[in-house]
Amino acid sequence: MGKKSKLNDLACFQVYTLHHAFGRYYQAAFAESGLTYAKYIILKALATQSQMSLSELSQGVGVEPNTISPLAKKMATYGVIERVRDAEDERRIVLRLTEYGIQVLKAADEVVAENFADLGISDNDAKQAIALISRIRSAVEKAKPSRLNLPQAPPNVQDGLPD
Amino acid sequence: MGKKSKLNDLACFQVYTLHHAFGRYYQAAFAESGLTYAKYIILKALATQSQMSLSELSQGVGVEPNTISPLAKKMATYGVIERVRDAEDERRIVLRLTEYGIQVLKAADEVVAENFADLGISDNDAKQAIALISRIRSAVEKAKPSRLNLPQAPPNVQDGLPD
DNA sequence: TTGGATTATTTCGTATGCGAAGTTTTTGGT
DNA sequence: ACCAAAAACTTCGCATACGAAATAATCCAA
Repeated sequence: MGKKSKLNDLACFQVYTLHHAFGRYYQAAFAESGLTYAKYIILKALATQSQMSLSELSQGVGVEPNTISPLAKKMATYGVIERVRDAEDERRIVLRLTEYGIQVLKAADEVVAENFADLGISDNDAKQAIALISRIRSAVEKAKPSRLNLPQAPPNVQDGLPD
Repeated sequence: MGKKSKLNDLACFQVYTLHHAFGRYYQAAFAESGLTYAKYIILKALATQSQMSLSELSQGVGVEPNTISPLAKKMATYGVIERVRDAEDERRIVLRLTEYGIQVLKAADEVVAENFADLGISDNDAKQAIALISRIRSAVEKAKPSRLNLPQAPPNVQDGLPD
C-alpha cells in the first residue's frame, strides 16, 4: 500500500465524482438550449463585474486562458457577451455581458435554483462547503508537483482481449 | 438577478475550480510517466476490490461506462490492469490490477502523499470535506433537471472582433 | 530609441467526459 | 424452445481542459 493522504482521497473519490455529478446535471438541464456548464459558469463570473479581460475571467473561473479563449469567441457569436479589444492595450480582450446574456443567465439561475431547492442541502451546508473548499483550493494551488518515476515495466504481457 | 442557490454557487465557483486545480496538479506530477489523473483514479478504484466489472468500476469512479471503456483498453495495453471477458457472462469485462499496476499505484501514491503533506490541510479537514461532499453528491444525483427555455435571442448584433 | 524581454491571446495536439446509437449476450414470458 | 426486451460494452460526435508553441503588442534598459 502506498502512503495515505486524506487530501488525495478527497481529490480522487469525492471532488472528482462530485464535479462530474454536477456536470451531468447541468448538461441535462441546459440540453437543447445551446448553453453548457462551462458557458454558464462564464456568464456567472462575468456577472460579478461590469467587465473583465480574458485573463481576469480565466482567473475568476479557475481555468487557463487558452480554455476560455474559444468559448468566449463562441459566446460572442451567440450574443450573450460582448468581446472587443481594449483601446488602452491592444493585446487585451475586454468581455462584458450583453443585455441578452443577462436574461439568459437569469433564466438559467431560476431553473437551477428551483431544481436544487429541495435536495436536503441547506444553505448552511453549502456555505460550510464553500468555506472549506475555498481553503483547500488555495492549499492545492500551492502544491509543488514532484515528478513521478514509474517502476520498470513488465515483459509486455498483453494479457487481454484483442480489442 | 436570478434566484440564488448556495448549492449552485458551490458547484460553479468552488467545486468546478477545485476539480481543475487538482487536475492541473496531477497532470504536472504525472507528466512524462504516461499516467494521468483519470487513469490514476481508476487504479485507486480497482485497488479497493480484487476485481470489478467495467460498469462496477464506472460506478465506483463516478463516470459513465463509455468513459471508462477506452481508458481500460489503453491501461491493459500498458500492462497495469488485466482485462478479460467474464466466462460466466460473456457480455461482461472483468478488470483487475496487475502486479505492475500495484507497483505503479504505490509509486504514485507516495509522490502525491508527499506533495500534499504540508499544505496546511489536516486529515481532519479532509475528512470533514469528504463527509460533506459525499452527502452533497448523493443529493445532486437526485436532482431532476427541468429543461431550460431561453428567452428570445436578440436581433443578431455580432458586435465583436472578426475573429 | 530600439531591440530584447514580457505580457495577452490564440492555435495546436492530446486526453477526458457525455449522451445517443449500435452490437453482442442473456433473460423471460409463453 | 423461441424471440422480444433487457443488459453490458463499444463507437461516435461534440465540448471542454491542459501545456507548449506561435503571434502580436508593450515595456524597458542601455
